[in-house]
Amino acid sequence: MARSEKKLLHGTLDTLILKTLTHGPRHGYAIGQWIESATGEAILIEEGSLYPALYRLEKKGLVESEWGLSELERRAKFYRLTSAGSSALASDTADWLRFSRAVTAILKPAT
Amino acid sequence: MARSEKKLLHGTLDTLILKTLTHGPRHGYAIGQWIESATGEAILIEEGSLYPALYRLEKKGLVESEWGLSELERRAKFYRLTSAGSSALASDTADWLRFSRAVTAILKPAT
DNA sequence: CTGACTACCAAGACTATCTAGGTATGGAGG
DNA sequence: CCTCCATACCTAGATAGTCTTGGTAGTCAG
Repeated sequence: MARSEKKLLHGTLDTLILKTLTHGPRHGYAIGQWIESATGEAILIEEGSLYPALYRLEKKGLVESEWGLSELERRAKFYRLTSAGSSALASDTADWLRFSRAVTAILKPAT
Repeated sequence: MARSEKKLLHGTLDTLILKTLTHGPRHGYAIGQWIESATGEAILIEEGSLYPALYRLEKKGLVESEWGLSELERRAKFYRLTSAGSSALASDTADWLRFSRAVTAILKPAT
């Protein structure tokens, strides 16, 4: 991820992961790839952030995992959203929108 | 600040402070008040975050400080933006807009 | 005289991210 | 064959920014 934006990710990675899983179960590596590509590489996910985030989410019961095989026939752990995860996503998304609107309004006042 | 949003502030507080100072020099306490009121209390700044952030900014040379008297005649340290601070603000603002647009696009896809 | 507000400061905890390493498999190119 | 790169996972420790909690001090209202 671009140097200057590393801190900004704080608190949003979990939400982005949950959102990714609304498109269906995915394995960890694919989640990272999806977020990077969906943001046009504006947000890059380090593996050292991604996997701990997944454990965190699983521990909180927001996702569930299961070993399987990737498209390329490699072992991979697939994650899917739980209903608690859906609720958390809805709430986190509302928080983000409120927060980002507030910050943007200050940084870029009505022109 | 609302519990759920605490982490989101990560990395944006410095930028918000710099932005506040573009409206003229202000003392620390007033900076916090201004941000809270400007966001309609959507963002609340804890003093334990605010003052360390100001030291950080001063140490980096992005703001300069000077003791003076507040509107209520109390001793207060006034901060003003340096030219390095202005540059940093411009760059941080661009980073924020890019980042927030990317996140919002994912969380709230084109409807 | 107590509480609330202004205005500052500091120590330590917390926690999410990053850095930098590692394992293992499989395909492509030399 | 052998090396490189991509896939796919994992972990320990460093870093850094925020929070919690506590404090100082003066002023004003009730």
